[in-house]
Amino acid sequence: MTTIADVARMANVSVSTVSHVVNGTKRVSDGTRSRVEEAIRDSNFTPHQVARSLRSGRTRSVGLVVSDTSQYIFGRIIAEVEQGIRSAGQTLLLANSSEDREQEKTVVQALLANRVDGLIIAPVADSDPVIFEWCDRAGVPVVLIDRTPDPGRDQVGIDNWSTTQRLTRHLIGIGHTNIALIAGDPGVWTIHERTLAFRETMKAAGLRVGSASVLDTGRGLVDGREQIERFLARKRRPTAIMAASGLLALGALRAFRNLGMQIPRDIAFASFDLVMNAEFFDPKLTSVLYPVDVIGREATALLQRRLADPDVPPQTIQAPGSLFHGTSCGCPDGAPLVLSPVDGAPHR
Amino acid sequence: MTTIADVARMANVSVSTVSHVVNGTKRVSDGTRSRVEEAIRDSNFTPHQVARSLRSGRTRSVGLVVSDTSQYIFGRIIAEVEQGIRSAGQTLLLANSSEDREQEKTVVQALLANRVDGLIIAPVADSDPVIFEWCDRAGVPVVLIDRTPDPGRDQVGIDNWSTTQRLTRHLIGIGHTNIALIAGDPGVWTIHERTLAFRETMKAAGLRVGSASVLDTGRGLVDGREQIERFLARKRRPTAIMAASGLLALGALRAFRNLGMQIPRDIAFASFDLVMNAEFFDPKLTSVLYPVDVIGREATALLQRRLADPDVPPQTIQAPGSLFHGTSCGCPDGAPLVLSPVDGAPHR
DNA sequence: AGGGTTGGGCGAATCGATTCGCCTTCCCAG
DNA sequence: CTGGGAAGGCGAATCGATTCGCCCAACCCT
Repeated sequence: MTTIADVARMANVSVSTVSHVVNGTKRVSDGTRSRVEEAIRDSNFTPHQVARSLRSGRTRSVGLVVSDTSQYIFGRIIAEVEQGIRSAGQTLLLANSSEDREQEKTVVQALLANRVDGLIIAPVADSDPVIFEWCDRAGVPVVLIDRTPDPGRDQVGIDNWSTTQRLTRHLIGIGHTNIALIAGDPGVWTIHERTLAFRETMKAAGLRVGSASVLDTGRGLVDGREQIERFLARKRRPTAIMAASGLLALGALRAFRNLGMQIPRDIAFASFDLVMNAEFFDPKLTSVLYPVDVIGREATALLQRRLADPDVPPQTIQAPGSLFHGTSCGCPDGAPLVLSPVDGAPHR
Repeated sequence: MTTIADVARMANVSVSTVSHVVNGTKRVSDGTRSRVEEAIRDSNFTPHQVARSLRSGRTRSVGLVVSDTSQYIFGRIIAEVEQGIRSAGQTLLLANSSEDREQEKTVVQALLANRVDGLIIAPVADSDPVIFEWCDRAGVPVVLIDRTPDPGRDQVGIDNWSTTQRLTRHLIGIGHTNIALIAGDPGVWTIHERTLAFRETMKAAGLRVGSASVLDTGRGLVDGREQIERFLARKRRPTAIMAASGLLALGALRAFRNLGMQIPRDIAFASFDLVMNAEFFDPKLTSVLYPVDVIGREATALLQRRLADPDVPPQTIQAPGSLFHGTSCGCPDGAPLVLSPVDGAPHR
């Protein structure tokens, strides 16, 4: 590979002059500039990013850590973030934490060792706070995505309160009083918020949220099918069920099928997040559509802003999620969305 | 951040000794070693990857270029590759070529400027060969995935010939004689091979492959719905249709729905690649299951092998794909797969 | 005419590691 | 007693860029 010294020799100038031409850091006379540019073209010189990074202290790279690369929702987020990073002229380093506390620590350390300029993290359940200390100490800004537990940092996620409220109020509005939430892992922030919002909305409508109304499937990546089957086998089965994530929705659908239950005949169903190709399902899933595009875009925007000015106050963005009204909730195709009137005190 | 010099000072040894302790490149007495290790722990020193790369000429990073990050199949491949790269102690740089020749050139150049140790590329349709020249000149080994047009390089894809043959022979076996292939973009290598195999299998069975039997939807990422609708509107409509990719399958399903056609009542349908959540579709899709796991694993393995020994002969791996027998082809649920007898000369 | 300013370019230190050659001890065989 | 290794450690060059200070010549103004 040709180096900046080769170019300098070819153009009969000093190394520093070539550098100034390349970076536009100082005025260079037209004659010299064109000689240098010609030499660069002839030798097809590309600056050695590694050397450049070492000297300048900035790598023009951003690390992205997600908790499960193979989940549809994260795949979409990755695509959005990659696009943002690339168009900012930076490089994306991708790592998977596999929803595992220790692995998250490992990959964050690896990314810091690679001296990324910034990090975008979808933290795992019960994430070890030490990773943020590391970042702070290294002066590497962090943006949290999807899960937004810390108002002291830049973060962007979905507005769990209002989406949960709308989804719940719809089920109430069409007549259900015994509604259950398949919650998954309460250590996951989104799940946590959705569970709270669900309880509150039910209470505000004067409905009971018993111990049998929220299923905590515990840790890990499983879709929770077995637990859901056991849950459904209990007496006084709910008439409507909400799944608090896309993965859980698939688990629930598998459980229904296994138990020979039909939706919405035997039970009404609605879900959160994105379920890929849900339009081809039978019946079509009523669900909250996770705004992947907004979240990907805003995450990179927040990061760029902070890289430009480290002192800007931290910002939390709660992107609104839209509601897709399918037929799994029991409404006929194309029927208007019914929301129960708000009753009781507003939340917060 | 603490540097190797800080550690050296703390342990009262020279910089080179610390380096040897860290890398195990030379014997160090037990006493010195433990002093150095203690200093490293106390200062929680992490070697500066950038400096290390500059000096050693190797970055311990691998670039992955896919043609569309947001497609399910690539999402799965990304997950597999990330896992392989990470467990080899390397870092993954991800880039998206958006199925665009120019963008592919741009991102490859960016990755080379970052001095990746190796590249894994799913080349775009009609990829510019110059990118391989660049890699060769830079001494960066390349592994092609999914699309495997060049036997002179390491590459790993699906065995298009035998999977296409089996799928086609099944449709023939259950009685179809007028079968069409929705082929998509013939510039994509997988599509090219599948189309050839389709024609040959039909011919071997004594069936006609007319101009109306293969739909070339042309360039780009579209799912081809409009073209498929026009295609289906023509007279002498085929009784069975195969989609040559997952994206096209979704386009076809949308087209069928738009035209009010029911599967398999009005037309039999089968597909290639992975269609996410296809098990929940109605009817279940008969399709070739793309072996994402094998392809991801073998791609990283091939790359590691070549990094270890640049002179090993190039290898092409054609991973076998399995067939999922659903009901979209018209067979009842759980029925055995029927293959037409092979007639005529074997291919190649 | 002379001092100040400015434009254009050069040289060298620097970033943080790796690695090669050299030096000092120490041990042991001859 | 001494010469030759081996073990253990040190110093300095090096990777390829950035960037600061300095220098020279040209020009401007009074």
